[in-house]
Amino acid sequence: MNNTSEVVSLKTAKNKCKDCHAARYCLSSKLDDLGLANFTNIVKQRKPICRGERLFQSGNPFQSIYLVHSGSIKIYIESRDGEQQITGFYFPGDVIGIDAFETGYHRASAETLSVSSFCEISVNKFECMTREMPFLQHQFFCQISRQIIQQQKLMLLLGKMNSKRRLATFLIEMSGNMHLQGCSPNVISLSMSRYDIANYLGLAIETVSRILTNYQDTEILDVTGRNIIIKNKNKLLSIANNCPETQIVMAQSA
Amino acid sequence: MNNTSEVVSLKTAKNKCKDCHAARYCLSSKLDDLGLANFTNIVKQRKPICRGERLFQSGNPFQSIYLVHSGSIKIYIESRDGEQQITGFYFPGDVIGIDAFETGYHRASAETLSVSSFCEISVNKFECMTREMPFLQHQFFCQISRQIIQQQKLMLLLGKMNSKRRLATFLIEMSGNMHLQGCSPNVISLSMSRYDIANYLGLAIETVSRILTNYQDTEILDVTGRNIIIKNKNKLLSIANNCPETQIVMAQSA
DNA sequence: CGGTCTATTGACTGGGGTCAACCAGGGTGG
DNA sequence: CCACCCTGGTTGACCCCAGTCAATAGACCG
Repeated sequence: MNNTSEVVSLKTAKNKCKDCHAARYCLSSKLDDLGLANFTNIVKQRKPICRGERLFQSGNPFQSIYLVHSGSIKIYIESRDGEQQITGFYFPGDVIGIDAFETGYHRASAETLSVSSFCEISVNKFECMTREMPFLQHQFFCQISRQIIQQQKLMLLLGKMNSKRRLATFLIEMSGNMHLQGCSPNVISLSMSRYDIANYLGLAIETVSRILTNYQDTEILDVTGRNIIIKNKNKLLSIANNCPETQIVMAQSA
Repeated sequence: MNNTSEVVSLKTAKNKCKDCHAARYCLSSKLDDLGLANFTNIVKQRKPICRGERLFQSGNPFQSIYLVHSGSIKIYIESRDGEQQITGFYFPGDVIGIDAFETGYHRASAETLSVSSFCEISVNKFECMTREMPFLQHQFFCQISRQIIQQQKLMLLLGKMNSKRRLATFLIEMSGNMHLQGCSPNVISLSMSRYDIANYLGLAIETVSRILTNYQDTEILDVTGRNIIIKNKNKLLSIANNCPETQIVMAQSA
């Protein structure tokens, strides 16, 4: 690499990551100044991409992993006969693309739900970087374990819960998500369609629609298209947790 | 550490990993002699443990990751109200326990299906070791991506497939597994109960039983308790892949 | 022998999928 | 401006797949 250009990029780039609005969720969040400078130097920031575009898709060669910088994105896999299952929704701070290490090509596909931007890190550089920076490696392992647990929770939902409970669980999860993003946990602004929700939860879209109106009728929610207000969180929690009829006040899902 | 004892353990331990029957599936499979010696030195080999014992369970502090050395084990998570979902079966060479990095305690539980033994690596040493040995790190990342894809496939199964297809898919997977272990892919010796199969596939055990007899009646399988012989693999594949009635000869699931 | 655990088989039922009609919002174009 | 279509969402009617409940059988063991 050229030395002078590196110094320049280091200066500007460093500012980029330091000033980033997603810094506190990012893999780089606990790096010291030098580490962050290195990190910033290796990360390529991509332009925003439109809603409905694919960041990568099944079969693409594995070149980079991506950090969600803004927006939201769904990951899904397809069966041989073309049926697809959304396996997760990802938001700022999440790492995506790590399904491809073993085979060298992606098995899942990633499609944006809204205008989104991503930071791209080449696989090779990423592997080197994690070796050199213990903190970064640890953060990455944490991120992975989080995703594995998240997926396992979805399996529990798909394998064992009835439709009302699935939707309640989903809404509680989204509520937590809004809270993390710094918004009120009781005002959910969904970035995904009914179709995506139904697909994710293993339901028909009619069922999702019916249950939402039911929750509306029973004063649990206020539904206006993709904007949902939680009016009775205890009730929602008791459905999600399958508690007996008495509404139990309890801490939100860990 | 004591120097002399280290040399001794290095010699004996090195032999242990080199002679291990699971060496070619192991994380250590591509290490050079020095690397393998280091690896062997850090790995603690545990005594065999009985069927039905828990290697770790939800809530346990995260101390080690484990490599399956022999036998088989199920991983499951539990909901607040005690319902559980098996999220995977693991066999020699697989790494388990990586769900706990983020929180520092296990969220899932692991229970053996047969007499099994495991190699234990303390988390701290593991994190150091992967930094020092690029090959090992890469193998670990591969293992992770494999598990993520495996889990995503299960979500697809749980979210989109009917019961017959679920069971066919499971049997094809188990067949591939037997093949990997060096046995005939058409002779499956299940280490898990009907209850575990049903739980894993999100079905009732009666349904599993019924479908197995159906496959027996239609000459697809020969079922004798936990021993299953695949008599018509094409048919089984065509059910698993949801092909139109004509049996399509195709390569096994990638 | 009885007790327990695992598995099989039958009868019945209900949750949620499917099909179809309908509605609302937002382009687009004449 | 209205007419048109298209996409996304809601609602109703109907039915089937798989869950539930129950009875039974085999395997294993003290």
